Amino acid sequence: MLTLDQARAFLAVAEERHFGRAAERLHMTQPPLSRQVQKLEKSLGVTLFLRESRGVRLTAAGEAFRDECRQLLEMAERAPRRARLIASGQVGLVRLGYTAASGLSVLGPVLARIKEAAPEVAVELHEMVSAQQLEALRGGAIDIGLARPPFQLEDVESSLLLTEPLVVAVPSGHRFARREGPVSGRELRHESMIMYSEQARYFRDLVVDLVDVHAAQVTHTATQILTLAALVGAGHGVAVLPRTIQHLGMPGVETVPLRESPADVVQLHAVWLATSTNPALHHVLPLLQEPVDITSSMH
Amino acid sequence: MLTLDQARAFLAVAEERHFGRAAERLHMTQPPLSRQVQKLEKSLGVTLFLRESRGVRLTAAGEAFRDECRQLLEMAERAPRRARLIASGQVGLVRLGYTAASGLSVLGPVLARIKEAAPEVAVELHEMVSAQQLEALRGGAIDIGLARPPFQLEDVESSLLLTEPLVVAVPSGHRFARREGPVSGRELRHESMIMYSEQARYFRDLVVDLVDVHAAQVTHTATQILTLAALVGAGHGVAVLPRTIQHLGMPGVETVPLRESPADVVQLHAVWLATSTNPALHHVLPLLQEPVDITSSMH
DNA sequence: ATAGGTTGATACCTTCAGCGCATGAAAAAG
DNA sequence: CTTTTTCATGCGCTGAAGGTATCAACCTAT
Repeated sequence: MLTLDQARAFLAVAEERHFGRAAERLHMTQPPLSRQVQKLEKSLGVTLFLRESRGVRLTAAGEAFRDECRQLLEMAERAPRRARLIASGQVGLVRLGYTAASGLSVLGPVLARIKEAAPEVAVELHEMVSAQQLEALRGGAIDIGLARPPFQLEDVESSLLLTEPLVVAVPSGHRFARREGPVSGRELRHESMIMYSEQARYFRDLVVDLVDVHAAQVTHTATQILTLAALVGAGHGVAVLPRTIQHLGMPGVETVPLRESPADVVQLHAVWLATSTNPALHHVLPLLQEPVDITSSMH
Repeated sequence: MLTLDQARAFLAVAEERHFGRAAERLHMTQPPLSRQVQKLEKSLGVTLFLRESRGVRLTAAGEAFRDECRQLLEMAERAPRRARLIASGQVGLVRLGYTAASGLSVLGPVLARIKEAAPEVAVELHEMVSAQQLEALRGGAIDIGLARPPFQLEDVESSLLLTEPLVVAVPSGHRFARREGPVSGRELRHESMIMYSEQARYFRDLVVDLVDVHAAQVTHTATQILTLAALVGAGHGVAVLPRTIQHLGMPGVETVPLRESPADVVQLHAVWLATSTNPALHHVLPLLQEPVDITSSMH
């Protein structure tokens, strides 16, 4: 049976064409080296060297075997190196869940940080809403989520990536847009409002807190922020949206500050399982401990 | 330092996900297997398995290492197999020298035999005249030659592949072609003759023996049989050529038997060095011990 | 709760593969 | 013909790796 030591012994002799020099290179003496090579030849049933008075020459089989041994030893060096790299997290894969809205804000900067600090870590992207992300984390389908609170799952840790206020999005030319200063929640009472559906629990609850929604005339509901913005752009009404949509460049939409909105009502966190064994995840996590400044990275 | 035994031990545990079963598969007991894996993990500096109560699971690094080990072990099996195949001559390379004329006769059937009986032996073709072939054999540049006698080189062995008579090649419509029966050497006395040059020693000597060349009117000389045939086809005269050129289909050339020519004056041999260490050569040689019948293999 | 079963880890002993030293054998060089 | 070079062989020793017995941790089932 071939061993790597035999391959190394053979290769040294093949390259030095001399048992004595090969033994020196292998930090051993010549007799056991000769025996190793003999044993190898016997186990192969093949003569690898032609012993001559001034050294040795390779047979045809020996030359082919030398090439194979080079590859073999190269791979024998690569395997541990690769294992170490993966264990350290420098090489690997993180599967990242993100909401459609976070795709417009923090996703780009987050990916940029990873690309910069961990270029050998591949990132697999999965768009899903916050609740799905938590489910996927628990099921081991993703390693990190970019999601909104609450996170009441066992072992989940999180880090705040982005806070922003809510703003009022109106169609171009709307009277709010021509006005100076913020709009108050009460003023929305007589507007056609596009509202979040039940699935978008997080935003719906925020808006209900700030605006007297019951008094307003709710003409449409939608789940995705993008959808609401598009409906505003099409002139179907006004909506209360996170300020991020300013960076979206949606045609026909203008934004006005909402007086009652604190600057940090809307939150986006990175979430992960503290119990994850993915080394690449732990290598990437320090990159997500600092909030993202999206104004600098967008147009 | 990684060893193949460690790789095999690791792979067995990785595939069985159980030390006991893996040990069984490796025909050993569980304790030394556990130690081998521990030692491997220590030398890598990487935890490969998560030990759990119902067996073990692979870490991310373990999974990558498993894939590397599979490749490594596959290669460790391939290397000896390949060495044995090459030593047996079933796989390899023979460099074959052939004369331009033999390319028209025995080369095709010879290659066909090799392809049939030794499909994994690659044949490298080198066109050269007989003297060059012997030189190339001696210098180790080719393994086999398809050449004409004499072979007075040390250690050269040969095998007769083809014998053929000389014939008279004449331009289409020549009076010899319209006649029935063979032409005699004496009848060439008054013809324009295209003759072999000094470099084509073998054919020149044969023809001088059979024909009164001095009495004939030698209009051209050439070295290659093909060239002589082309000159005949162009109407520049007649020539004495090996019968092989019948198979050539050279336009404007017809052949007539030469009365004085024995059926076997022209010989073509396979030649090789008995001292060659090329296993593929010795594997192929038995295929060249039988003469070639070129009439059956050509149109 | 506790006993029994499963699974990997540890302790201890034994064997033999592989090393170094000394030396032999064969061929080339001077 | 002696000396040198180079690979092969004999011998004793060490340590790596295997086996047996046993432990420790955990799960399961009564």
